[in-house]
Amino acid sequence: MLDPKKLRKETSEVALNLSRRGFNFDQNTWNDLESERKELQGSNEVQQSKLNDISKEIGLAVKEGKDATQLKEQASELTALIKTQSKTLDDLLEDINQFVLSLPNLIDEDVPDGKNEDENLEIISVGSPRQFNFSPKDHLEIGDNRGIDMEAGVKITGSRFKVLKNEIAQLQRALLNFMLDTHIKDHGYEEVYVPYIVNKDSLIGTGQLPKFEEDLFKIDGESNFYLTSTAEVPVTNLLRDEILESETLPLKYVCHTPCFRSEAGSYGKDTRGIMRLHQFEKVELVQAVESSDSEEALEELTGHAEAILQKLELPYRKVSLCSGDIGFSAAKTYDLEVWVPSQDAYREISSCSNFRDFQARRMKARWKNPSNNKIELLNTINGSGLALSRTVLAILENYQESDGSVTIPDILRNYLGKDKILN
RNA sequence: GGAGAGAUGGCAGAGUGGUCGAAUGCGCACGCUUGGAAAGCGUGUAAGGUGUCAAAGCCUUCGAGGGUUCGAAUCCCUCUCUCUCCGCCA
Repeated sequence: MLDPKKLRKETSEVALNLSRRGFNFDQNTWNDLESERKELQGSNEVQQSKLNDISKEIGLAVKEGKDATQLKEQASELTALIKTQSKTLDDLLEDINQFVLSLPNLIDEDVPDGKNEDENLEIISVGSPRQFNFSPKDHLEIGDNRGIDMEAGVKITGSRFKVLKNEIAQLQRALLNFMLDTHIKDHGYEEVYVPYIVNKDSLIGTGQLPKFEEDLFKIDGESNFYLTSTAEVPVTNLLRDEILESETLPLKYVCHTPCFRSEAGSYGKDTRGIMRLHQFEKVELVQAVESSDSEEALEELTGHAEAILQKLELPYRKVSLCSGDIGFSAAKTYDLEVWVPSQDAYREISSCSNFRDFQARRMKARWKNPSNNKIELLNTINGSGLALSRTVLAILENYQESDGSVTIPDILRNYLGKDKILN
């Protein structure tokens, strides 16, 4: 959520910033809503104050045994007036709330301008795509009948679900442990285990609701339960309605969860294999820091995700998402894209964002600044470290051999207990 | 799933219709005291909104929503959550 004070005082600057995303901020609607709110709220508070005074007088009069009939009549009238006024005001406040909740975050100065993903800015590319002396297969050709069973997924549930078996299931588990261990031991994160079903308040807190309900799986019969689309939701909401002491910062959580996405609107996209599914595994990194530290924290956290790719010796590149491609809640985002030989392209495997105080304001995640004893909003940063299912895919494809086997990256060999699979 | 009890500030815990945003204790901050510390003493200490250079002031909030009343932490209704017992269960 954007700062309502900023929306009031710097309306045109906000509109200009949002327009970089291609978002049209309706200044007239906002100004109308606001001026009406101001007037109603002001007069309502005056009436309320009057009523409070009269009520006190009545209390005193009754205590002293005086007649308070006239005062009571006066108060009754006032109460009725306030009641109707409050109803109007409440409706208005709800409208304003919905309006503000539907505004995306402001983007940082250094976010490159651009319309869509084609205009994302490459920051660095690390490692170079392997030159195969045979024609490389895609991950499904490698894993089909040997551990990746798409048909079983369809039978059990439906399209865009998979079953992993044997060495490929083990590979995923080894990767999971490797990622968690690295973030805990090398990068100083605290592991958390959280519910995979989240409520509406949590989803509003991180920004998935109210605007993106169609991306989520909603649980039938439960009025406000949804399957989590990313660990970002349950983990960041640990901070909802909290006021943290400064000693606890920076707060660094790592969490593995399955992620459930309806993939509405992605029909026909990445339909083959395990690239884009309704359920996939992800290790998520979440940080909460004071506002002056969040830019640095994003760099650090992105580095932690990159470290996984580097240790796995997978070629990747880091891009800064352009203004037209950046997500609703983010002020700045780096995507990490791993090389996928079968597609001859880099594909997203991690997305790391600085949300500044956008999520924190929605969920009232605050900390107490000891330097001025003021309560301030936290800044939240999160990123995948990494998407597990796509990492499995990347390893299968990048490490495949001409005989159909797959070499295991050095760092994973102890975790898996093998240096080669599918041989 | 059945029966009962409960939800108050950072924590504990009073408060059953009026000056209660809320006693008291703990914690925390500052000051006094001390060679220094502890103890002791004193003062302060909820959040959000509005307002302001800053403040004062004003409004809202005692799990959430609704109702009764001039007035609700307190009475009534609905919901959520927690605890205890029973049942079931990994």
